Amino acid sequence: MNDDLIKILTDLGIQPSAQRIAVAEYVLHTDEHPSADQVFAQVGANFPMISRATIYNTLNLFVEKGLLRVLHIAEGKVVFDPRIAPHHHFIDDATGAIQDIDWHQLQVSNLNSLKAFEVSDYQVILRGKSKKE
Amino acid sequence: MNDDLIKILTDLGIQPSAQRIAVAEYVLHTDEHPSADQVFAQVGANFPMISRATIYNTLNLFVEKGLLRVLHIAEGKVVFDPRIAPHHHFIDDATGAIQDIDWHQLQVSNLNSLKAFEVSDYQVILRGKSKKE
DNA sequence: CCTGGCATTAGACAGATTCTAAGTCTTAAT
DNA sequence: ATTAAGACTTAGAATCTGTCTAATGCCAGG
Repeated sequence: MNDDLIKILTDLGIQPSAQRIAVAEYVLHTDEHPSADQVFAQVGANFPMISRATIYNTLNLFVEKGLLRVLHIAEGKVVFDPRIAPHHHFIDDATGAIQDIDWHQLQVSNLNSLKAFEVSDYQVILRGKSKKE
Repeated sequence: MNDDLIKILTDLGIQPSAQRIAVAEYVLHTDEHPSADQVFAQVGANFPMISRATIYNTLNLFVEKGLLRVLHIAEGKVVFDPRIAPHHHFIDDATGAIQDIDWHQLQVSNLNSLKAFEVSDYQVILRGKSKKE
């Protein structure tokens, strides 16, 4: 299964070092939207000598290469999203947890009325509380 | 006209100190979405001995009392929005400038399909570039 | 095996925001 | 007016997120 990761990285032109594989392993297999610090904590648990700078370097490299997307929607920090395809986000006001909402579940209409802007990207940000299931 | 500001503040239960009036005067009369630092710079121009902490205290107080809304959509900093009524936002990717988009200009449909969430608030965030006019 | 270049590291640095401790101003009661 | 209590402001320290730097490590190609 690390072979898969190595292939993913090399296909994107990323040299697969041990640290990068460890970051990819965590980040690509989580449903959360982790911040750099969360990645540091999680990856560091299995890889104790990894440096904070490497986490940042690696995450930024992954974003640059299109493996991750960066979100500026949370309070106070940047979070990373392994889902590259467009989708919406729901933010739990109480916990700050971010959840994905499928692109096709919501429709935004009348976008072409925005004469003054060239829109390259959009999403709906919802806030509220998650119902217990 | 400061009388108006004083009334606005006192009506919200905010004691109208000179510093708070100065902040309100700037923040409520701008079309921008200023960061705390911009507020500090602008207000400080006419009120040189104001402290950064007071700016933060005052802005946070205004948010708490419902006079301002806080936006976590820009890169690296928090910005404040004097428009309390719901509306959408467009972010210019090149400059980071934020522009308001009227609530009624866009419609989001199918919100009631979100069974797992109690949505208290939502907005569309658009990115791209502003066309020159 | 060298060597060059990329990756990693620890720590310094920077910017944004909050905290702290002290001082100052208001307010309301005297 | 006086004053005490509480609210407000201040400067600077502290914290947190993120970037930069300089030194070191590691690996592939010759």
